[in-house]
Amino acid sequence: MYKRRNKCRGMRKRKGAGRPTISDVAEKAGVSTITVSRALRDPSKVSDHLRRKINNAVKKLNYVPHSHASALASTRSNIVGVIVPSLTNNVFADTLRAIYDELDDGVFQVQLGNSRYVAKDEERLVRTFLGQGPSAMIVAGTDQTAATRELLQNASCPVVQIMETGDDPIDMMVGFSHFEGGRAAGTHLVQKRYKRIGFLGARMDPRSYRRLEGFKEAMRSGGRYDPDLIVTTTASSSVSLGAELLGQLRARRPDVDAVFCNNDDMALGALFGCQKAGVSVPDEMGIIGFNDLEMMAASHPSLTSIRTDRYQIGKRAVQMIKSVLEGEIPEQKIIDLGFELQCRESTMRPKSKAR
Amino acid sequence: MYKRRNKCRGMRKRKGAGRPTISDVAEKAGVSTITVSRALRDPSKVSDHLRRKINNAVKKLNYVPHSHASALASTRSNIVGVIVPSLTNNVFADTLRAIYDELDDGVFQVQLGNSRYVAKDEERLVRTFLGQGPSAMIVAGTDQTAATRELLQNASCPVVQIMETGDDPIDMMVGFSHFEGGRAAGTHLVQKRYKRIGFLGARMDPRSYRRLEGFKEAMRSGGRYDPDLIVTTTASSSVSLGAELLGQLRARRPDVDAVFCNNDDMALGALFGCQKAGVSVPDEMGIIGFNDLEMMAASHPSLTSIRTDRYQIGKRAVQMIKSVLEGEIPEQKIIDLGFELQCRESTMRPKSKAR
DNA sequence: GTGCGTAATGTTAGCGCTAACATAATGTTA
DNA sequence: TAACATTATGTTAGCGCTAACATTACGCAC
Repeated sequence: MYKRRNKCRGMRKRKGAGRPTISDVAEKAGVSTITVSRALRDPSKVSDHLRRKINNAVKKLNYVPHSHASALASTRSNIVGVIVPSLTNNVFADTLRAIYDELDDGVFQVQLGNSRYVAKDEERLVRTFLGQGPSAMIVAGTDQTAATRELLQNASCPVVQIMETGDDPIDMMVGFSHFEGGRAAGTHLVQKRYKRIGFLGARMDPRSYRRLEGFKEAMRSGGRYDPDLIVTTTASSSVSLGAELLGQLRARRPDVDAVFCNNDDMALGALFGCQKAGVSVPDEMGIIGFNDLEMMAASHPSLTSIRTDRYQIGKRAVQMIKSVLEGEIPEQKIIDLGFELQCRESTMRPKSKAR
Repeated sequence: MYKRRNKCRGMRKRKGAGRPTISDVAEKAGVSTITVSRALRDPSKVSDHLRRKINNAVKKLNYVPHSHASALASTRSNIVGVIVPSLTNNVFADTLRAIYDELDDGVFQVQLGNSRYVAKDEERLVRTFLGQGPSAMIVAGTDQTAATRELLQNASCPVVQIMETGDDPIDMMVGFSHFEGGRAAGTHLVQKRYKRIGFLGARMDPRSYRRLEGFKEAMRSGGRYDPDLIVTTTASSSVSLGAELLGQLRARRPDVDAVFCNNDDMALGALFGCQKAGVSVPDEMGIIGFNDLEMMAASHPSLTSIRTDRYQIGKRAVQMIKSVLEGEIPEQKIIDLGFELQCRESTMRPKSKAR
């Protein structure tokens, strides 16, 4: 009878990866392979006696289960595919951290993809990830291509769309309304009696557009809508770009007295731009950002922003997934975590100074 | 003869994942499975005629290769394991982005782990990742546990340590010397004739300690070494913490006239702290950061920093891996990408003002 | 044609693991 | 103690793919 492993060199059958397998452990422990398998996956199914022997053998051989073989045999990969549009945007970093924190329990593996804000890249990633038979998928936003939606809808695993809410989930959703966030920012500036309120937007992804729409809505109902005060670019957002766009806007419209920036980097840049130009904040210029990164409270003057709980979004997304995988039916398929206006110095204009 | 797939319901054998397999494609195209396998992996090995038929069948069935089965059969996973200590630190974000950009060619998959600056967590992750038989591993830094080093050394795949350089690589290295970076920062402040130069350090990971050592060295050779001016904490770094630590230092040592911050967030916070306290930068306080994030050039005053090329680190790491996997022998196992002092307003003290 | 090298395709047997069923060991009840 | 339930372990046959070898088709010299 032919026996595996490279020992018998005359034989020219395939060689494995060269590391101990479950049957090496089984042999050493004097049990069958399935018992080892059970001892590792669900120790309660194996007697104390054998479990000890098996654990010893595992340690002695330095055995590590081969995840691909396991995935193939069980048709369960325990991989959660996560696709985000950016790895450098702090917004996703917080959410990712939460996802990793929640999933890092020895059972699941995260498979992360970066779509770079390109829908077609997202589609390709979804296709690849589904090829691994994931236990669940997490994707950012609601603007998938039709093909991506179909792939995910037909996937036999839970799917969570994160970062925003909408009417038509693929499966589940955790996020908040960017339209309402934009509206709240605009309304705040109106309430603070700013008159000519601008919008600075870099890398206008779909969520930024929805924030802009909410902002426009606020401007209209405040009687201040002026499309000439809206500056957008497809360039990626950055602090220096915030200063630059503010400069462009002020050059064209020196009368602008407040700006809503589509994220906090831009807002910080706008603040620096004002400081360089000798424009006082909040007196001559009100500034509000979006997301409320940690630095917003620390800056001088401190910066008003719309606080979003990115960590919580990731955490809830994973919790939903886990509960579904355990056979539960989630009470709600759409979780709106909302946002919170953090009013700080950058929009605290002294009453008398309103013109 | 028994034929797979759920069609025959009387049979109670195991069911697969329920999606088309390579033999479905083979059947549809009227060829053997191995021909399909070849057509997909190396089209040049199959005649045009059959390749066309196979591609059609693939499309019609919407076939996606099952990566686990492939990995098992070929003992090649095409997975590159990457372990970083933080997902929110911009420093790693840039490097990660480069790694994803370089590896995203349809061949390799990235498997990302977050060790949270905990060596034991890193060890666990290395163990898990090696369980997937990765094609290569990328780990941050040089401070692995002995067990981690051994695991990686025995792994039959290329290993790249990134972010810093050292004498004793596990296999390969791409980074720069944090000691020299710290020394350059300290030397710069000495040259700018600051007298009582402090150090602000949050989340003192091993790399930060090496920067501190370099800084101390610069202080000693500049005749300004004063351990009382060194403030460190294990708390994670943030902009507000920068302001806070600066406040602590100034409370204890009102005579401090410059600080080297162990990263840019801290430096920005220190700047804000000065602005709040009415301390003029660079006149009464010089500030230098580390890494030179984009915001450093945009702030007001602009902030001096040590520029490091994080993107390049990731890029070179992947290039090394790819060349080794193609059988080449890299000219150098250790690549030192260096750093560059970016001198800006925050350390540009007017000559007359030096005391 | 015959012989022979090369390219194209097929057959077989696993890769390492676990589902599904089978059996042995143990406890439990009347 | 027979009858049965329960628990612990084993046997067998794949999961979907590809390495290794085997075969066939094809081209080209003589």
